[in-house]
Amino acid sequence: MDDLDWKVLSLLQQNARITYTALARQVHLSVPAVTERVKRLEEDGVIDGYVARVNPAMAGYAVSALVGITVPQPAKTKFLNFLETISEVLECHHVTGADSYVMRLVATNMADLERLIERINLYGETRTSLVMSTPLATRALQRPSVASRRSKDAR
Amino acid sequence: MDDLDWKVLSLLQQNARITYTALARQVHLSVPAVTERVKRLEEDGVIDGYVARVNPAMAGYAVSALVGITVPQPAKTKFLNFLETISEVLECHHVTGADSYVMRLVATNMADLERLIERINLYGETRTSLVMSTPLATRALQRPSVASRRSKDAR
DNA sequence: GCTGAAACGTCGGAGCT
DNA sequence: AGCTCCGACGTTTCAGC
Repeated sequence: MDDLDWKVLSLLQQNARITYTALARQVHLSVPAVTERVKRLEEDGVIDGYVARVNPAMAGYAVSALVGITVPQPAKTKFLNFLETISEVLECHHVTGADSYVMRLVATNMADLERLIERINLYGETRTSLVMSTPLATRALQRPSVASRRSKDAR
Repeated sequence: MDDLDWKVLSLLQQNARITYTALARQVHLSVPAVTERVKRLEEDGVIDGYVARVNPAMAGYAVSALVGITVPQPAKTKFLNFLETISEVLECHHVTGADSYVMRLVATNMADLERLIERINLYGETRTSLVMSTPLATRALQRPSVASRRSKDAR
């Protein structure tokens, strides 16, 4: 992972549909060289995939919410299986603290949201926050600063 | 936004680097027809962009956290300007409830995380949850079910 | 890491169902 | 609104270096 890899990552995070030719031009490498780097980043799991970002509001989902839930340890597997079936849950993290999981979900309207939370609530106590706006939606990952890298490896 | 549009969205959410030719094959449309649909979805803002998803752990960020913060109303603008300068904050939502904002951020290690939160803490009281795992990382948005669409428009 | 050439994909426009 | 045909150009892939 050198400077060029991070430059490539930066460009692909800005626009995943950029062509290898344009990528090559911008990093001052030949097309095969940059193609090989991208393939390596994919195979190493640094690049997890390429996705189109869809605006939920424009796609008929008027409300977004963050929901925390406390799930008793034995019910966690069942809960995760349940989540798989709820397509409105877009993201779910297993976290430390009072909440077991924190989810981000969407709904077409408030009534829809209420119905969703009712069903989720069967697995544990929930805390819901409505998302009013998203000042920062998934910013690109940058190369760790030298200051923070110093702690582990100084290469 | 008909079934074909949703099929296109689904494919682009699975793999943003798919070619128009492959897309056309899979939705049983001609290349010009599918290209025009994608262009329209982009111009209408339904598609917000195409991004490469980078695995933070594979890129040198060993820890992820969710941080909620209570910011007094007059300090909010200053806080958002501050956030712009912190590249480790990947996502930030303005929410209802005790927290003003909920952020997702990454750090190379615990010491790094502590330093980050110290700086964020200058703007308000924070609550931090460590992300242990992410059972569901940004699932694709699907077409709202008929049940939930019935409430608003029945077309 | 670099050509270079063949195969493939993309983007116009024209005319048609 | 969609299709095909077309040609020109850009892009990808794979050989060989």
